[in-house]
Amino acid sequence: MSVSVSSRRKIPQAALIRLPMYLRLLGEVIAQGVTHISSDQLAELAAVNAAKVRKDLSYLGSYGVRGVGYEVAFLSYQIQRELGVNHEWPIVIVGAGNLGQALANYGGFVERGFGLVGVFDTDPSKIGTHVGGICVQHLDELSEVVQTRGVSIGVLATPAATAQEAVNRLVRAGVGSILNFVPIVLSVPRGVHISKVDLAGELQILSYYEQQKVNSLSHIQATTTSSRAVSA
Amino acid sequence: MSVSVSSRRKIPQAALIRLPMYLRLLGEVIAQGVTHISSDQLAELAAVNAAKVRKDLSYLGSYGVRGVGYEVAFLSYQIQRELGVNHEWPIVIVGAGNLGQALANYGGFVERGFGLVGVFDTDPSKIGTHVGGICVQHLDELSEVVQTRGVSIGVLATPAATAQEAVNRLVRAGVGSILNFVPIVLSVPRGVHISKVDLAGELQILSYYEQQKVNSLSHIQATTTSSRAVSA
DNA sequence: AAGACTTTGTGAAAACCTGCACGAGCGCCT
DNA sequence: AGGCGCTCGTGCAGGTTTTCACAAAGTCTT
Repeated sequence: MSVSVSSRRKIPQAALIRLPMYLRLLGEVIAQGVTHISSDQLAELAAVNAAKVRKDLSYLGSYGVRGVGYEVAFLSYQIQRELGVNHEWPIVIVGAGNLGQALANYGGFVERGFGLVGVFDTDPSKIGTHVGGICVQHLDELSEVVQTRGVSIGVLATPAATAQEAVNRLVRAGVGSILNFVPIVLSVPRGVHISKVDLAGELQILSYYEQQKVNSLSHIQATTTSSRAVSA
Repeated sequence: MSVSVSSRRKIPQAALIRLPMYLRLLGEVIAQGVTHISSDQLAELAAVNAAKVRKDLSYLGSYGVRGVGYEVAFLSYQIQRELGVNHEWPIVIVGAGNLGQALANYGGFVERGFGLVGVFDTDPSKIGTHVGGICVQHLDELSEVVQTRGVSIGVLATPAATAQEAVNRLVRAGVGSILNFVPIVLSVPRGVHISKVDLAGELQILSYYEQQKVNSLSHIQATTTSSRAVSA
């Protein structure tokens, strides 16, 4: 019924998250000259279950060959196409503070096809300075850059107080997806995607696990030193 | 049976991830002078379902009052205690490149009780420089700093090629949890927790959503211009 | 003090995700 | 050509997460 090649099947969130990892691993094995790989081998590299790998890849289509495995270059291309990373995506960064500057200088983005075409701030002392090879512009210029360069992905790294306003501007300018480094809950219209990275939050989760270790140790000590203690 | 106050119940992963968000929101409403909050109100702030909020909080204990809601300061403290963030955690950063430096300068960590006590690298040109108020030391010094300062959480921001070796050193030094910014799959012994942040991967996921939008548009065009097309 | 109102905590249903197990298809060897 | 061995794709069972719905338990008003 449908003409479009991809996009007929929607990939489950959980599987989608793993595709970038598979893609990177495939790139590595390609560099090693490997031409074919089995789900078992890929699963080992990704440290996940082999059935999960097969199921994840099956959402893209039946690109494996029974008895053989997957043709690495072909599979890599299919994942790229599904993710839409077989072409460049221009991105902008809003907020030229510590984090914004670092992200601008971070080579990992451009390396994966996300070329930085603008860095924006409202602080006059930042505007005109260069970060990541880009001249910091005033936020008022955002809309024009987004439209002329066809930007649909933005990175948010402002202070918390101005983040929502910055998002509003991004959305109004036409950005459809936002990578948010600001630890607040943003509100966006339907259809705009937000991916959140909460750096301190990640540490707090790790803190929980470490605290659990401490608690279980003191628990052992408590029970051995005073086993008559009454529970709450 | 048990003496230890917390740690009896293990919090499901999905709920754990949301606790830092609740904690931050509670801090904000405390600052506004609010003393009590209902699950409905907190749910609205967090942009999640109210039942989810209640269930998440119920893993900590029954700290709400029916008909009233939760006492904000008390709830905040209970979350802090459960996460283990009611006291300081010293952290180290391994890798003083772009990302490592930015993370060292990032105020969000220390603001939430994660004090930076060491930055390490192997590049002689980096050693001795100061980032985030800390003098960069050689990786060989890692073990001593970890042990004398009682560090159990490490942040990994090295180049991919040296990341596994750096992790091995962190683990050997006694670090029990690692926040990994390096886009490779690390192998660690049982009991060591890894939390992964893949910046480029996040963008690739957003790219997928944007690509879907593009596909669905071109799909409409394709079906309207040539509805006789045969499906594959 | 009783009834009306509010909000929690949780059982149960629904949705989603993972992992096993195995049929089906493919290449290779004889 | 036929059988054997390998590996994919997937049905199904088990597990986790989300959401609904409501009894229980509190406050507030009269």
